[in-house]
Amino acid sequence: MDHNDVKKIFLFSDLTDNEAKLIYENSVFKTFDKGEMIFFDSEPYQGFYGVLEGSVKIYKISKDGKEHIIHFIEKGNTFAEVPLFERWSDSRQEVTYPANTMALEEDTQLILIRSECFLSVLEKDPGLCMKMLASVSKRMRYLTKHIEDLTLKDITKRLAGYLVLEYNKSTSSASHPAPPDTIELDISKYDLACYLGTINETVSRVFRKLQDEDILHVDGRNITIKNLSLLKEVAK
Amino acid sequence: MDHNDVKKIFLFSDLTDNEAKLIYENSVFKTFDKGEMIFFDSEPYQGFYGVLEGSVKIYKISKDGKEHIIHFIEKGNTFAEVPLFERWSDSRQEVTYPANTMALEEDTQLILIRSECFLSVLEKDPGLCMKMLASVSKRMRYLTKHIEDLTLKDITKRLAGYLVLEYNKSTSSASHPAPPDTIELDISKYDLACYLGTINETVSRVFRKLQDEDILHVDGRNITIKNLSLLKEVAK
DNA sequence: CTATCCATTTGACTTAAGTCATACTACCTG
DNA sequence: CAGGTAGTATGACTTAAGTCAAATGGATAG
Repeated sequence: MDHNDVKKIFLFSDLTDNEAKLIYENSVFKTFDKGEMIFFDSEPYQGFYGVLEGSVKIYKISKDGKEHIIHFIEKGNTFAEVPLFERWSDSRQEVTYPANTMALEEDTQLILIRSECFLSVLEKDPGLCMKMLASVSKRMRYLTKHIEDLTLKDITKRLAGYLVLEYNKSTSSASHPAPPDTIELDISKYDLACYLGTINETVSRVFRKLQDEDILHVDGRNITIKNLSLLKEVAK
Repeated sequence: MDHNDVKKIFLFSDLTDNEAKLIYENSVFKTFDKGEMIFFDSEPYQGFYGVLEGSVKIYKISKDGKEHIIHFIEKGNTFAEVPLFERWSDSRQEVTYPANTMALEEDTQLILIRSECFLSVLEKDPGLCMKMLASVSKRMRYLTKHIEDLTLKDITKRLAGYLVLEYNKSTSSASHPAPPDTIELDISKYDLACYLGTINETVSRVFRKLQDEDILHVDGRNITIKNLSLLKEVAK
């Protein structure tokens, strides 16, 4: 672990060595087991995190235990930046984390960047500011789309849309030379349900329906897409 | 209209005169009628807007005509900043507005700030960058809460929550010296329904239910809260 | 004053998705 | 290899909210 690990976070890739060292020296590196909590909703704010290895889910839980996943955060990305700027704009305010976060994989490695240190770097580096704005904006666009899906689309459309996105991800990454039209879900079906704003049973039924319509074939976490254009049509 | 009008936008209140003049000279001021469109979903991006007078709604429409309101934006605030930074981070990208926007009041006055000019000011003013980050973060926190409400709460809770917030707004503003526990809805019940992720009829029925439970009294757009603590309890 | 219009309300009915109970499957672990 | 467990699937049923149709009521123009 040295200051070059800091630069593995996309947001920090353009930092000067001095900046990276400063952040490195003021940060905490932690490893989490699969299913381990990183922080809870309404816990006092410590700083924001970057994912060095593995992935996490950001989610809310209702009074009666219903869970909804807002984001999955993967390697290279940051999360929980929002309270940083809330505190900056009103330092009297006691800020808290906006949601719960849990590690999704074994040996998920995170870097915790402390607010004070980061703000001091940020205020002197307009380029970093702009990158931060770009990063936050990207997430806002994504949240808007999420809201749109949740309110204007039924669960079949939402699941189809999710699968199309995953399919695009897997074909654009170099891991599959000749894409065999099969995607492997990288989350459990429970998490998938929570992400789509529904429950296990409904996801199960929608998968079955799409299978009966010959659009895809489900074998555990392996989904074979038999009719991509129809799947895209369903998602609209 | 002069460069001091620019400073009426919260985000711009700390600008130097020179900065404000630069923005003033590169901006367009427009007045809209109630119900008039400001921009459509997927229209090519021109720049972001600030509300000088009146208010607007930001919303999405589904293929079959269902509407969902994502934000109401009021005097002093800005909207549609997201595409600005998407273009900044990838200038080849042809960016579009993420949603539809419509004026909600007669003589809604807006300022349209062009991307190029604003980015040039922003890159040289770290203070403005930080304010921008704070403003965008505030909206992100709000979007997260919106998602939480939509997925984890039924419509009764959502309506109750909305009313509690409106009540707090009206008592904190100086307009009512002795708050008579009455709030006046500043939007139509149709818009309220679209904001809560439901339809007219359902809002109507929930209002009736809350009235029958003696929690509030509805007289057109005037809502008298008869039992605030119970209303807060319902919202949880 | 009456006609028209729009927003809202109400009632009867339908439906998508949630709940509950049970069953199946694969996989660890002792 | 038996037995437990977590994840998933299926069926029967319930329910919250949406749809459709009709009534109400208030505002405004002629």
